[in-house]
Amino acid sequence: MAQAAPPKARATRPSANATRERIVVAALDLFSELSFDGATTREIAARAEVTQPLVNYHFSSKEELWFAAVDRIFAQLNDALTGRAEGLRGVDELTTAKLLIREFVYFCAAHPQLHRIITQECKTDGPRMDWLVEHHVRPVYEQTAAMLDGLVAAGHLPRVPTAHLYYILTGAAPTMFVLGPECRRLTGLDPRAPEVIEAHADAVISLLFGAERTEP
Amino acid sequence: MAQAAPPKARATRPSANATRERIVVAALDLFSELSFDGATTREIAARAEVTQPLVNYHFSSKEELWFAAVDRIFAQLNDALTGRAEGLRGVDELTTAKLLIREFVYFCAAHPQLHRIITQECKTDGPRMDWLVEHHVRPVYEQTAAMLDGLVAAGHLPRVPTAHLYYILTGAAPTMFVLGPECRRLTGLDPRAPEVIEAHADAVISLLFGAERTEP
DNA sequence: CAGGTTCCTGATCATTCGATCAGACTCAGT
DNA sequence: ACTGAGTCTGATCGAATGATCAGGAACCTG
Repeated sequence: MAQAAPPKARATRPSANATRERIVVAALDLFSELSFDGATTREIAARAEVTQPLVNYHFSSKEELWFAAVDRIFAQLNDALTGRAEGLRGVDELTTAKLLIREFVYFCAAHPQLHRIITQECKTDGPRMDWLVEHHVRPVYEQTAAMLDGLVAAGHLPRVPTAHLYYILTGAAPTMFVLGPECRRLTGLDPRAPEVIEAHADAVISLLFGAERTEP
Repeated sequence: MAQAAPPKARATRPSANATRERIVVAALDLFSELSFDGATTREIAARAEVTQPLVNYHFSSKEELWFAAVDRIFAQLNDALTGRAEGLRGVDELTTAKLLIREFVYFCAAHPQLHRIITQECKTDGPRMDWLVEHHVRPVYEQTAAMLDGLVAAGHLPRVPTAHLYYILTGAAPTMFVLGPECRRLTGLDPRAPEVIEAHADAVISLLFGAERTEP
């Protein structure tokens, strides 16, 4: 009665790495949008155009897939920011900071998944938060805090404790992009549009350091 | 073989409203921490100290319970802010704004559930986001935008488009409290401590309006 | 006291989830 | 041509979830 479906012809041998990558990309999107519990391995597999058991072939568990997805987005963040910082040796501190913050805003716009995942996992203590904070967030925090300390010491920022500056910056920069769909509906602005992203970078920088625009 | 457990004695007749309220409070906490999918009706019931079917007795579905929880937190927000605003008739615009923003920071600290839920639901289009934005967020946005417009027009804020100011404010104010557990571990600061909350309000206000402290 | 309503519980349903497993297909090495 | 490792799929498992249902206890009304 039950007729076996004919196996699909496969032109060439698949590349495991490419498939793994597709799964990680799909997982990052879905984890960040639907949360760890809300994203199902079936939906991740469907978006990656593979079958669900293949997810468990490449990753021993859903949690390990989540680790891989988070590793990926933080690697991209570090590429973007340390790459930018290295091109700025010798430039004065305030200019460097403004350019790095601008780059950070651009990154938040291009990769809202980063802060979506952080706000999902860092609300409650748990094994995933432990790993995320100690493995990825702390290094970012310490670098950022050092930069902010320098700016306060040089008088470029008001004398506000570093931790507050950090959470103000990491709240002000990404929120518009994290809540992209809400922003579109609420304000009519599309936070994916380049001119909106640039305006947001301008806004963050001018509120932190005093009014000043891209064109001096 | 199976022995029926003796029914628990119940001293007085329970109040349906009080039970409903306990369920809503538990649901708000768990929805905000674990997301809609991550929070189970059994866990909500356990925290409210009731049985799981009782949740479905008072609320026809999990989603309706979520609506009730969101209604509750927005009612608290409106109580806090409009109550504060009414005591400030006749006070000058800048002072009013500073006091309202301070009150907003206090509210974010006392009720991190608000922005936890917004960031969970407003990342993706869907029926819950539709309802949340049109029913609750839009009125808040329009009131806030009007205030911010006034501040820009009066020269108290840099000439930045309103939508950006809104997302900078609603990002900068609550993030430290939304990510409370992370903040404790990362910085050693406890964002539940009154002096930390006040320092954050000072920080947000001084970055928006220029350095100035509680004690002039 | 009789009948009805409100509030609540234990048992259980169908569904969906993450995970596992046997087997199939491709290809490199020999 | 044969073998074995690597990659992938359909079928299916146990566990957990949201929801339902029959029934029971407390209370009100007459």
